[in-house]
Amino acid sequence: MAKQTNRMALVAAEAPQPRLPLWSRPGYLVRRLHQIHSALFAEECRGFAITPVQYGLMTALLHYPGSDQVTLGAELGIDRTNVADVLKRLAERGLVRRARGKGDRRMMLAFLTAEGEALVRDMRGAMQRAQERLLAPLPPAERERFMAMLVQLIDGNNQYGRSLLRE
Amino acid sequence: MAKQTNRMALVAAEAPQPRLPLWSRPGYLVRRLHQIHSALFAEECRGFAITPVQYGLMTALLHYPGSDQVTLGAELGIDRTNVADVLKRLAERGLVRRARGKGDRRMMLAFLTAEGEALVRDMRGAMQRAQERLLAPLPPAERERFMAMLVQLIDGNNQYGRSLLRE
DNA sequence: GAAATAACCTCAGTATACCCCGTATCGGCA
DNA sequence: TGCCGATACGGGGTATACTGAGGTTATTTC
Repeated sequence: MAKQTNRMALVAAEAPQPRLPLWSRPGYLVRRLHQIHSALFAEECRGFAITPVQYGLMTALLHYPGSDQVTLGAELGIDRTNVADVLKRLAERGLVRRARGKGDRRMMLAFLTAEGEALVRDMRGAMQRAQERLLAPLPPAERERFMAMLVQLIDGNNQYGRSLLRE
Repeated sequence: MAKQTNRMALVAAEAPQPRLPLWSRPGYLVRRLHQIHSALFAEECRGFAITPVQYGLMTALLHYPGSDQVTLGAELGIDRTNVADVLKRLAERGLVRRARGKGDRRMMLAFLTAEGEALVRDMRGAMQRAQERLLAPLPPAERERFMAMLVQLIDGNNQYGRSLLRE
């Protein structure tokens, strides 16, 4: 009984003030929600072995085949070196084809293969279910409101998060 | 002339429908906002060389010194292996001290050093500025509403992900 | 009291995400 | 023509985040 564990001390302290000040910090809350979406996406898309970023990149290639890596990164908010990493993995699985630009040989262009296109289409339902489950705890009327707030916050801080910190 | 670049095609297509369907997916928006917060936090806390997760872990240790890694992970929503990684880096910098549990020798307990405590206190203002900048694009009246929605979404989905929250 | 079970940890591997630096190429300009 | 700044990519390095395998210590069960 003298052996009071830290775990128990924590639980005991939880009764009056259940949460650390973290819960009043939007940055922390956004990180947690991001993790939850990753988990939901992974669960729904289990059979495809595709991550959210990989799916986003492939849908961008569906709309704009032959984009270069810098353009893809700017479009999706992904660092250019990360774009190269993700495309490399997708290419190794035969979902994406990469080729040097003919006009500008500095560019590395990316295209979906037939297999990649089929996979994107087959995954659409599962991806959509992950999105719906993420918002499910909100009353339907508030879901669009929440999305609008997210867009407003992203647009309002547009210059950050892409390592485009001038000065 | 014939040398139409992909970049330009993208920009041209952007005029009528400026955004990919990504912008109607909450998972994508949450990822972007998470990136933005990371960038804002890094910018405000530049001089301290501390990341958001490291700061969160250190504030938890300020409230609950001597916690074990599983408890810390549950408290902060961080995977147990990641907690070990982060604590290892903080210990190498002399901000955290680690020790095996005396009662239960399976546990690896963590404590802030005096240097670690001082750093947490010195950083508080910078951390707070990052939080405020993140929410700045929203009208003040809507900021608390947004936070409440985040909490509701996290609580409503907290059974997902490996690093479960305490209940 | 020994065996099974559970809890906690470590290590290795994968994936995202970003930085800095070096290299190759392109475009413009002297 | 030859140089020079801008651009695109790759490699190396760091940090977060999770999975799976395996080890050690505690607890429970028989």
